[in-house]
Amino acid sequence: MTDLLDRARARVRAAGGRMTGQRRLILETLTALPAHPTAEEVHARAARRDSALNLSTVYRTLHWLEAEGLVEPRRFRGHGRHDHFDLAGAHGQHHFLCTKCQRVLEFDEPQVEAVARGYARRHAVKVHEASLVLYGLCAECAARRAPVRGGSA
Amino acid sequence: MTDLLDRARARVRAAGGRMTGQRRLILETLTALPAHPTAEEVHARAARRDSALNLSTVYRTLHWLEAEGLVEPRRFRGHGRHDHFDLAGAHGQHHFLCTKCQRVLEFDEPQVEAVARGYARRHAVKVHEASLVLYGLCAECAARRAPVRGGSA
DNA sequence: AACATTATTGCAAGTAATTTGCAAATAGGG
DNA sequence: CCCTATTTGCAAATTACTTGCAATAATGTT
Repeated sequence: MTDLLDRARARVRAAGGRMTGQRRLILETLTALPAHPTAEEVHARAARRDSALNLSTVYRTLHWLEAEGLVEPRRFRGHGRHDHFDLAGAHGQHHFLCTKCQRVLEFDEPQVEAVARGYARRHAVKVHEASLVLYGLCAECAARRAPVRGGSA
Repeated sequence: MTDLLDRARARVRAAGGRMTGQRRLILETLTALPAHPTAEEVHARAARRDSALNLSTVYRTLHWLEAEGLVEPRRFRGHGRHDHFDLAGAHGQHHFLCTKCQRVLEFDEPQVEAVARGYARRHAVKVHEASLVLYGLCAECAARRAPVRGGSA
C-alpha cells in the first residue's frame, strides 16, 4: 500500500513535477479510499485534512497522474456519468457490475491477459492494458429475483 | 443487417411502444452508420432525412431502445465523455483502442465468454454481458513508434 | 373514416460533471 | 534568500445530457 505511494512519489519526481502539498495529499487520499472513488469523493475526503483544497486542483492532479501512468480512470455504466479513479495497480484489473444494485466487484483473471496476448500477436498490435467488465446480477440480487425452485409455493 | 432492423421493429411492437416515424428513422440510421456512433452523430445523420428531428428525441429513443435491450451503450476512454450506441448484436462484443490514434477495432473472442461463465459459476452471479477492452497501440502506431531494429541508423 | 386516448415529440430551459482563464501563491534550483 | 516557472484557488464557461410542458400523432374503438 504505502509501497505504492512511494513508487508514485518517485515517479512524480522523475516526471519533473513539483511535489506540492496538494499532490501529496491527493496521492495519500487515493490509497486511503476504497476502490474507484470519483473526483468529488477524493476531494471530500482530502478536504478533511486541507479544507482549502479546490475541486479543480483534484481534477487537474488526477489527470496529471493519469498522464504519468499512476492513476487509471474508469467509467461504469449505470453510475451516472462521472469518472472514477484508481491508483495504478492498487486494485483488481477487471470488474463485475450488478445491473440491479449497482454493486461493483473487482477481480483478477490471468486468462484475460492470455486472451490479450493472443489478440496482440494475431493483429500485430501492442496491448498495454486489458479491462474486462461483466454485467449481470450479483449473488444477492440473483437469489432475490429467481428464488429456489418451488420456494414460495 | 435488415434482419436486425426487423427484429428490432418486432420488439418495439411487443414492448407496447408506438412505432413513430422518428423511431423508425433512428433505428434505420443505426444500421446505416458505422459502429458506435454518438447521439449527436445519430442525430446529424438522421436529420438528413428529417430536419425537424430533435436531439432530445434521439436521446430519449436511444435510452428507450437500451431499456428494451435493442441498443448497447458504450463508453470509450479518450473519446471525450459522451456515450456511444450500437444496435445489439450488430457489432463485435469486444474492443481494441489505440491510445495514440484513437482508432477503435471490434472483435469477438469466445474465450472471453468462457472466462465470464467461469466467474459466474465461482461467484454464484449471473452474467448477462461481457465486454473486454484492450488499450494499446494499433499496428500502424506501433510500427511508427518502434521502427524495425537497425532501421534508421 | 372520424374520434378519443394517451404515448411521444419539439422546444427551451435546466443540470451535473468537468474544464479553463487568470491572478496570486509557492516549489525548487541557483 | 531570490528568481522563475509551475501550480493553485476561484469563478465563469463548457459539454453532454435531461426534463417540463404544451402540441402532435399513433393506435384502438366505434
